Amino acid sequence: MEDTIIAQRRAKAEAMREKGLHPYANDFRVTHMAGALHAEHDGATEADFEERRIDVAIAGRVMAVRSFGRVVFLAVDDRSGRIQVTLFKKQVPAEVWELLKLLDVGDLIGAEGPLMVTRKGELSVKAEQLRIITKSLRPLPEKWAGLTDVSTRYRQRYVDLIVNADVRETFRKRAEIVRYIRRFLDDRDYLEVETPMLQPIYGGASARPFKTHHNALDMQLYLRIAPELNLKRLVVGGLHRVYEINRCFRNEGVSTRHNPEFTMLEFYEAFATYEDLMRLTEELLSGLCEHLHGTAEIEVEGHQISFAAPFRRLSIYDGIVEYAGVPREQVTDRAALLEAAERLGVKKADTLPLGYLQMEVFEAAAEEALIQPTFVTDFPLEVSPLSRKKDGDPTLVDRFELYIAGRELANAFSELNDPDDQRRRFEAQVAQRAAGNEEAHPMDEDYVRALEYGMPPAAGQGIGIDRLTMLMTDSASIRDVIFFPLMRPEA
RNA sequence: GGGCCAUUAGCUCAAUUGGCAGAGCAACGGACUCUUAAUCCGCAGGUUGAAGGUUCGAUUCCUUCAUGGCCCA
Repeated sequence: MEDTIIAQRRAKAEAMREKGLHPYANDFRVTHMAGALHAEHDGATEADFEERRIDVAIAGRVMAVRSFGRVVFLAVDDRSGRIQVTLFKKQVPAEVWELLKLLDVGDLIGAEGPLMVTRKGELSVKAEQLRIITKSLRPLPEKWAGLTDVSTRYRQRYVDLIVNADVRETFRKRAEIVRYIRRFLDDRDYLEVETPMLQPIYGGASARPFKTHHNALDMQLYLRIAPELNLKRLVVGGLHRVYEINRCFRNEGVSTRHNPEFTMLEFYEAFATYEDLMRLTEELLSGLCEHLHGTAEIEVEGHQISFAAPFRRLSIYDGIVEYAGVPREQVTDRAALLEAAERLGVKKADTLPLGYLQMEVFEAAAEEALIQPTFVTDFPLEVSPLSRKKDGDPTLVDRFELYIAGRELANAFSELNDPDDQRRRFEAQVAQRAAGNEEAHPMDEDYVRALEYGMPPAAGQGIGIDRLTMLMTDSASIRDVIFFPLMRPEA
């Protein structure tokens, strides 16, 4: 029973105290990391170390104990990897040998001694001193099957990380992705900024917000659904290349690709168009994939995905023709679209304005089929209240979304910088809202005022960092790339 | 929101038609001087997710609830 095991281990901690040993000491100094020792000395022979003694002090968590009477092997994990510690009864002080009786798998230990190579050729630390630095009271999951229960893995991520090396690797890759993006944008003279997450008016995306309240000012605030409008205020202010990587919040359902809080990269560049951003995105993603995997082609959900530029371009209308089977001359025909929507199982289609209807049909028919990286372009005006109208067709905007492996990864457009047009777009959104669309934008007077000062022509893009990490680590659920995904309370 | 599935020892999983709730690992006791999931001997560990119902008898059948997964909307 678990309580029995915990009680036994507590008793061992108590036994340590009786010997004058602190079961939660913090005075051990590490000189070497497991990963570096392997990198430097794997392949060495015992004769090499007899010739040249190399003393090390390592510390980490005991993941396995293999005892042979007068020889004991410990598998010890530190942050860089695993190293074996070997103890010979004859060669350690008696009190160290006694201490092994109090040692459990899961304890954090410190070991000091020279490097050695076992008869089987494994690099080891031949311990001359061993300390239990932190006594672990709870048993780790079984060593071979490990921890697989997904609920426990997410709720007790610390255990998941201790026992599942691939989980540690996924999160290491996530950090590497963010680092790569920062370097990529910094190198192009972008400025990293931070803008408020608490906002009196939310905007920049179509979503329902979380509401909260500021006591001292007695005001309603929203957690941002996107940083977009503040970043463009900075572009107005002369920060012509800016980016932010941080959390956004959307009060929506939870699924394998949605978590209520998620991390988004948004970047804005003045004097650029959405077409420039397509090229930038191709460069960013192919470079990132090469950096992580050494190749621009990886497997995701069983598909070979190639990040080699150029990515496919597909307009919304072409997509509706190709995937929804609507004849080219009928892509703006309400009746034809409604027929397709019916066939594709879109609900409440008859209540939707034309642009929204086109998007529903496109998404229902095409989204899952877009496996290779595809820039979906030429969005309807109504669904794009912040995008610049297309020169030559004012019913469309200069916008794209990037789809990879059937998932939406990025959204970008040339920015609308005509303040009067922006005001009309907001007014149309407010009307949509009055008609029952809870995701429509509220009016933002200050944003219009900012545009009235003059925002340079610009283009901007948002990329979901969680989804990008899913893609680059072939993770099926967003919960596998977020340390602590939202869960209901334990029963 | 709807449908299906799962929940049994610390972990990973069994349990025949409704008939004494089991194994491996971990733990505990012991053997063992080179292991890599060490091996061997011994021993112990259970409110079968919760509540209720049917039954002589429920892990098993029924109802409700909780948590999670998959699919659909």
